[in-house]
Amino acid sequence: MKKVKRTTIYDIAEKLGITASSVSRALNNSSQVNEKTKELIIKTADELNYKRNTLASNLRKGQSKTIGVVIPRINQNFFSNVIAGIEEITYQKGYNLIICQSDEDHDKEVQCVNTLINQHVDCIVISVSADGNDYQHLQNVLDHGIQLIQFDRVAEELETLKVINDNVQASYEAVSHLIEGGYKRIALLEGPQNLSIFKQRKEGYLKAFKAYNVPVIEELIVENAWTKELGALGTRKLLSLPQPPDAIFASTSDFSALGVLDVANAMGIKVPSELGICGYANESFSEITSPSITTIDQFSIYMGNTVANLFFQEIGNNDTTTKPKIISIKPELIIRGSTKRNG
Amino acid sequence: MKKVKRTTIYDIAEKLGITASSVSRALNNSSQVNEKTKELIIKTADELNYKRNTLASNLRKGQSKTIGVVIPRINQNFFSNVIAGIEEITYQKGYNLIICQSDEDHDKEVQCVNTLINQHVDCIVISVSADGNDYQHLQNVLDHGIQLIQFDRVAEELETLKVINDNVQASYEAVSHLIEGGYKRIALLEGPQNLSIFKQRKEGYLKAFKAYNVPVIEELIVENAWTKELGALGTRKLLSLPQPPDAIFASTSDFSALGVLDVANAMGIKVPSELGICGYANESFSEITSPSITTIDQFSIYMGNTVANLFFQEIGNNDTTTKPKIISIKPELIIRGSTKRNG
DNA sequence: ATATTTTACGCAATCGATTGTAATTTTAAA
DNA sequence: TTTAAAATTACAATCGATTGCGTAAAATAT
Repeated sequence: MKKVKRTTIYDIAEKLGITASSVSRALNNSSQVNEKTKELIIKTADELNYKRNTLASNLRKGQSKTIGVVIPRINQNFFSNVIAGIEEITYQKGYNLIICQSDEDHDKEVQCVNTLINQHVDCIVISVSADGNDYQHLQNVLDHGIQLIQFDRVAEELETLKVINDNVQASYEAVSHLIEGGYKRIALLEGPQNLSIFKQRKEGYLKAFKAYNVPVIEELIVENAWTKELGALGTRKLLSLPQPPDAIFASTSDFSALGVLDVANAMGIKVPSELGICGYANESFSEITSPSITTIDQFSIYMGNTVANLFFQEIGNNDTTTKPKIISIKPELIIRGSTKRNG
Repeated sequence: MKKVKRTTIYDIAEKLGITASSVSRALNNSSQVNEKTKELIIKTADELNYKRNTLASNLRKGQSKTIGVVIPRINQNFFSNVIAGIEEITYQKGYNLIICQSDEDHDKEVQCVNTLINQHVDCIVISVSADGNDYQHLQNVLDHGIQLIQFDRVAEELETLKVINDNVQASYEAVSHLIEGGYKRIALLEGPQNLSIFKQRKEGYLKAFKAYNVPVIEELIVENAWTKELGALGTRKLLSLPQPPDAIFASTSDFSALGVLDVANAMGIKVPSELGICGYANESFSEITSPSITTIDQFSIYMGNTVANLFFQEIGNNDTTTKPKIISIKPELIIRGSTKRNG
């Protein structure tokens, strides 16, 4: 690549025999510069193919008009949707998005956050990785005066803006739906309990049992089953119990639910008549499987919108006395074939 | 958010009674500074919670260690996978990613590109939107001395680095597979022909007919069928012909193929015995449908890797005499239930 | 015609880090 | 002990845009 000297405001100024300050003002549409010269400057800037150097501008202004996003995986439906939702709003406001992937790795997450701090982003949006529960790096963000918004997977102990799903309620509804459908032995595939979202989903599961006065069967709760493979593994264990479950709530994800479905199909167990299945997250494939999978929609794009709007709302809100906002989005149970016993 | 004065190298210098230049050199691990002072500086920097201001650094150095990515949709499997693939490599090299969505809108694409130029990114990676075929904005990137890498959907007339799939070959193989499976009337759902990828896929389709000496039936070629809905619409038209097709190659995407499958199911047409279906892109759902859909894998993550590696390879390659590289990745036909007549 | 207010523009500092060159100190050689 | 060479550190300019302040010029009022 050949090196190109890019035109600066000084080049424009020199060509017109004026100062850079006037050029700068003109390009920022300041009222301090005469309309005619302003036009002339803009015209010349265009002719010289001038592009403002955002680095210089940001350095001077002490802001970057950039939002950093840290997520476990970009190529996971839920997260890419949230990003799309964020982008939708930030784009309109002229903000940029720097995306970092933590790969569910705590160390990488810390590095990502540090990079974003270095970049002087105006805000960091994060959904923490499953790995580790030390949040010093997030505290550090706050210490640097950078807005921090957590979404979905949040570190609860940190007082920051948060956008979350009401996981308890969603799980509660899902399990209630199963109980009302006549399922008696409802198993739970749970995720890493250091993540609050999975803790809450378990809470909702237990809450439903209590509400319907049904005893919880401990052996039907399977830890750490949050991929398709682990879901399948857990299912095989569950189904080989002396008293196997007649329904499985894959609270971690639809992927896990897919694993359940696969095993059921492989074992010739009929869904939903012999086994009810409920997933989580409304992945696009969940309505395509046969039977289609009952799941919970998290309104991921809307969640992204909410995150972005929250940021812009808080900008210029110097009132630090108020407690940081927590916005809870109510997910929706989507009932499909995998739990429709009389369908 | 309260304003925080961040510690700079001057703060460190002052505290230690030395100059900022030494601090800078120490933090960049220059050999020009004494080991002991270096250690001291690093320790102090740590104590003061110093974070380098990348903006200032980049401004001075005239580079940004940032790569801009412009894609039609973040939340589309193929693209988010490519991004993940890019990120995998760039992260290791300490580069950042700024992601922009064009939303398939040409004007927005132009704006995104301009923003990235302003940001002084070192490279712009783009897959052009379906809308419009004016590529002045891309020429502009080159004029600014910014590396430009196109992938998948490329503007062929522009001489830039490109990473593409061999669409002709993939289509050719897919259609050959159908012909060899005994399908006689193979329809094509094609995409917007201003995008070269769709033109190439059609080319491969035609090439297969020629190779097998089968006449092309024009009425079986349906334009602009690249969403699930449009695919379904096209399928309904095709199946209501006096002589309907016995196979449909949804060359645009698996979504389109899904539309085909839905219509076939709704009309009680058996797949693959009465109708063969082949999609494109190997979306995750394509192996879950029943029957599962034969499709073409584009190795999207690997494609992202390739893009990133290409960039780093070209860095410091000042030899502008060589023609820009075009890397072609061979996609793979994945044969599944929807075309297995004897399965 | 003079005084006063606006308007328009120039000057120069600033944001924070980097880097070529000069100055100083340390080390090694004579 | 003196001198040359090497290692450190300081100085100051630079990247490009922004902005407070000052001033000249133009417009308005007296």
